[in-house]
Amino acid sequence: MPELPEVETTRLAMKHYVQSRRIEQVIVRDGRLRYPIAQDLPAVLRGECIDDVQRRGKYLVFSCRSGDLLVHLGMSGSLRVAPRGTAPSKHDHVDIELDGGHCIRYRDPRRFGLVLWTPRAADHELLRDLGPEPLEGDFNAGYLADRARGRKTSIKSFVMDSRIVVGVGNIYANEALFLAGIRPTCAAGRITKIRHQHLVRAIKDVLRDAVTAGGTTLRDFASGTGQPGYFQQKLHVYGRAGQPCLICKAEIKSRRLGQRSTYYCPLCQR
DNA sequence: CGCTGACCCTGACGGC
DNA sequence: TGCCGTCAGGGTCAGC
Repeated sequence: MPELPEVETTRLAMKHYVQSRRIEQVIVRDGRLRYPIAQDLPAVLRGECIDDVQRRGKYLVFSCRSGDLLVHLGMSGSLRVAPRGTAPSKHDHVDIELDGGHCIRYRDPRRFGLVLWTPRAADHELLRDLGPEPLEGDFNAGYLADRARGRKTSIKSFVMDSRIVVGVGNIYANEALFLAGIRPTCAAGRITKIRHQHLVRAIKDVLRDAVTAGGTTLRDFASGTGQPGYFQQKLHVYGRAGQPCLICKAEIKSRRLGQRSTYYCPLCQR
């Protein structure tokens, strides 16, 4: 489900409700996630005060007084703020009950996500080898061209690699490559410097626009308050196989690349 | 080291 | 109505 814009949308909603709140109780209904939830998580979290909610790539970090709660939403995860006492539905695996009457509810049908406590999220091995944030200045054409040198993998798989740059998932990789006019199958190492510039700009533009739109709602994404995103109305190629290109009217093609559905315009992208 | 494909899990959808 | 195959926004790992 969530790429950077959806995680950022979730972060903003969480921050509004949870900042400076104290955790009164944690209920784990099903801890069988990507890594099983630690047995002592409820005891460890009880009494902690949430100082801030940050994001690193697609990870959410709830920074507390004596450590960080690290959350990843995987493919199908979501966080909602609900009034305490609301009946949980299927796949609502964790409730974090706060003072003030709200609770953070973690839902994840496919259970590819994770919820774990760590002393300092920034030092955790899951975050240690991540690439730069796409909306920061250190993600630029010089950096990307440098990392791409000699690489034979497709440019699409390359920009979806979180060691290269974080937060760019399948939807936005497809969209950014369209905006940059680059065929997804191009070898990363054979992209010219000027095209790296176009690609960096396209990634930043598409992610910023999607954050502004509140993310993309394809099936069930909703922000922490239940609002859907609206970026799906702006998609140029993702999910549009067989339909005309919005720019040149050519038929949008699709194929599989690195196990992921890939969409492109055969005329606009070379 | 870099690349490919299998795998983790549940649910939705289309075809028959 | 039900059964079956396919696909889904993420990431890890083994094997070559």
